[in-house]
Amino acid sequence: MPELPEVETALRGIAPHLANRRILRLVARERRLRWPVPESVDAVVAGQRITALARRAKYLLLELEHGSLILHLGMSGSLRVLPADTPPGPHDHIDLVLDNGRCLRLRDPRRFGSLHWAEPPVEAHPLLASLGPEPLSPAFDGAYLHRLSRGRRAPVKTFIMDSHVVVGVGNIYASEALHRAGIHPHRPAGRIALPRYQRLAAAIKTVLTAAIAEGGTSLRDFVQEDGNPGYFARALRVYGRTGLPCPTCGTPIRQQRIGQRSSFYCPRCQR
DNA sequence: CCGGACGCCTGTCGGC
DNA sequence: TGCCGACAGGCGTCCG
Repeated sequence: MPELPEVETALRGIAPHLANRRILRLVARERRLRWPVPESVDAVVAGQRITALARRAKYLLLELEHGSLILHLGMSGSLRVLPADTPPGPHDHIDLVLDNGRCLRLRDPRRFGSLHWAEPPVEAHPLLASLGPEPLSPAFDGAYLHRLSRGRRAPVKTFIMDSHVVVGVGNIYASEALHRAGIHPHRPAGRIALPRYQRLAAAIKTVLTAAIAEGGTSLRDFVQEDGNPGYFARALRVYGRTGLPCPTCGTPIRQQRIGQRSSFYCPRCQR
């Protein structure tokens, strides 16, 4: 489900409710997520105050007085802040019960999400240690993509979805950014020149920023912390629009599988 | 090192 | 109407 804009939306939604709150206890109704949630986490977080919330890639970081919780929403995860006595639904796996009568509740039907405990420094955690730059940071630009892609034969779409290259660009926004940059998703990454990478880096920043401003993209189960959907779906130009006219030139959008993921592009605008 | 395939899960949808 | 396969926003791991 969530790519960077959806995780950022979740962060902004929950942060005001969680900052400086104390965690009374962790309630795990289902520990078998992408990785099992160790029972030892319960005692470590109980009683700790949440000092800050942050995002790294598609991971949410809950920084506690000592150590951090790392939360990933996988394909179908979503977060709500609710009265702690709200009856849980069938896929409401984890609650963090707060000291104000509310809880942070993780719902994740497919259980591809995960929850980890990390001793400080959190950035040294194995899941975070080898990640590429944030796409909205100055370190990420066309020159960086151009330099890193030399000699790479993988399709450019696969390349920009590789979290070692740049984080947070998932299947929706990869297709959208490549359309805006006029680059065919199947083109080998190493055979794209610098000016086109400058366009691509700019397009990635633009589309992610716009999606964050709209509260993310709701296709199926993604909802914001308050239960409302994100509204970027109506701004999508190619994703999920097979056969519909390209908004730029009217040519029917094509769909093709690249790296086991559905990819959408305009055969006329994208070369 | 690189690139491609696979698996982890449940829900939904389209075709027959 | 019902069944069945394909597919869905991610990503670590394995294999060649």
